[in-house]
Amino acid sequence: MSDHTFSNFIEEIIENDLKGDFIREHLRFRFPPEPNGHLHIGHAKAICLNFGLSEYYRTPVNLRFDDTNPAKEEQTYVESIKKDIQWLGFRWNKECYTSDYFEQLYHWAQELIQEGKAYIDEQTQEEIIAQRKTPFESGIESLYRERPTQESLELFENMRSGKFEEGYCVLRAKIDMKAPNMNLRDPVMYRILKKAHQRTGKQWCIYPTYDWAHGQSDYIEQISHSLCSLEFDNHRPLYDWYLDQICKQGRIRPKQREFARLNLSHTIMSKRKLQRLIQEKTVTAWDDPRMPTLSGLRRRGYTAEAIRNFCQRIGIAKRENVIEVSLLEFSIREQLNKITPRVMAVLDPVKLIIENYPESQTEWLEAENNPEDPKAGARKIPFSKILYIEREDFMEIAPKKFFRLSIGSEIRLKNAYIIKGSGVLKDDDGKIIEIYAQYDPESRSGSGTEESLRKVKGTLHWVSAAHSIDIEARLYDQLFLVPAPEACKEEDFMNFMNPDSLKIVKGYGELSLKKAREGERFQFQRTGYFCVDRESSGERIVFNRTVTLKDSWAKENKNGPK
RNA sequence: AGACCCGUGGUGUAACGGUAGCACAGCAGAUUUUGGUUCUGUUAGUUGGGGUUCGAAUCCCUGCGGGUCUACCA
Repeated sequence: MSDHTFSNFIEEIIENDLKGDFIREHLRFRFPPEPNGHLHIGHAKAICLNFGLSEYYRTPVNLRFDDTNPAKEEQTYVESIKKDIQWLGFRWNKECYTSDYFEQLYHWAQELIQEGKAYIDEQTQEEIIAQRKTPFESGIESLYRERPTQESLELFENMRSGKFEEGYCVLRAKIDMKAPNMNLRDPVMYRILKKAHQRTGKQWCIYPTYDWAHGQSDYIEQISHSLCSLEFDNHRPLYDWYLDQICKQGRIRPKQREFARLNLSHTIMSKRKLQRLIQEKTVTAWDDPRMPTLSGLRRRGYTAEAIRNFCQRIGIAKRENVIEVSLLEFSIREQLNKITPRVMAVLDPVKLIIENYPESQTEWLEAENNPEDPKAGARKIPFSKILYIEREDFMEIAPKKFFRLSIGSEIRLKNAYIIKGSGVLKDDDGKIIEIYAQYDPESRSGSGTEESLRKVKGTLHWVSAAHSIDIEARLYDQLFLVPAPEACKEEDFMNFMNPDSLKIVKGYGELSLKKAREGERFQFQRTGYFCVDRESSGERIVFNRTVTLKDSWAKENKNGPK
């Protein structure tokens, strides 16, 4: 409990309840996804809130699938949702389904009819909508509104037994057609849907609406605090009205409270729009590493811990927000810096030939695995005459702030020798195909010689050509060019796509990478954090770039006159 | 047009009538065999106007701005 640092208005509400006659043991939370899509980082915010509260107060949290619409929901989503929550590191108390309460809900509905608080409306959907009018004027009452309760009761039974076609009638709560809040203008409680349900099969042909089901499910499960996003704010009076009808003395009455959902810059969160990215093949799948889905982030190399830290940092409040991706990136770098082994890999290779190094010699040099973690130990890496270095790490004539290789300048090859650039070989187009350098045999890293201690302009990563493995690196960048692609309502969000959200390059990795397995994470020194993708094959390991290292040189280049 | 919700640096988020703080981003410097990490410093904020008060980001009034609501979706 003591390491709990966040504090927000939700917690404050709970603390205030606890100061009254509400006891800690009665605290209970729930996470209520609809099984109609995959979880994304926005859901992670809600998950961390509810499960976090549950951990803090040592009280149960239920996972409840809100499965009231068989037309949209599927069992596969249930599995995917459970997997993602577990991956995030949370455990629910009970796995619940709104469909488990269908019978109870039905009985409560019958009671409401009996009390004259609900009625069967036989008008068409169009008529009902028209009568509700707009928020700026009063609605009109249905001509079925005052029908005898017995008639409604029978009709309701017939609805259930399948005597009517879809859309023939609905059960409506009798509240107030003049209410400024549209949700109170006799909302629909049940509609006929002749679809088999993924769990109840053909048992039902009428299904409760969200409003009629949600608060009641909370009540059945004795959820104390039902937390949802801001757009349900207008539903709260209805939530409370329904609860007023069924709540019994001595039982916990759930309390709905609303917080702002997460918006992340340079991406989108809407399930429908995410779906469109897949349909239009802008991305490959739900778990494409560019997707803000939990499966996408996982495949990209994000850790659950980093996502949880992120959710902690963004806080909980009621105002609309757009969190900059840089905060997410900070969270993952923070962790990866601590845990990933460092390796060398060259992603845009050019040959570097050490002219004065013996032709057939190979030296095995010691390399530290992780300077942030002494326990990570060291490994041996092969050094030889022909190497690969990054094309951008060389310039024939360099500006003074270029701390890399150029003709006549000295730099260090990481974990190896100090070299001095001596020449280049170009093809007919003037493109450099080989770089030549001289090494100082006395300057070997870690040898302790005076030469090895010399200060040089910079340090480059490299790979021995004869001892390297082929790798494919998938370099991901933000999906959208603008911070809030959904903000502009006139323009299709697809127009803001970043055409370079994925770049695939072929490069060379150091030998030790040969045994890298799916999901394993590395820091490619000076380049970024990478994670082995499941599409790796025997010939070529595929690495997803989780995030780049911070690169103040690239930044300066972009800003500078060039 | 109506009801409800919300306005604190660039972005988030604290401060609950008593010094406007924290994180990310930015900038500058130190350290560094990763232009990484780490460390230090720094720029930058209470939506406008009234009121109440010794004292207001906080309470009241009012303007302005943003969001939600006119599904038999959730």
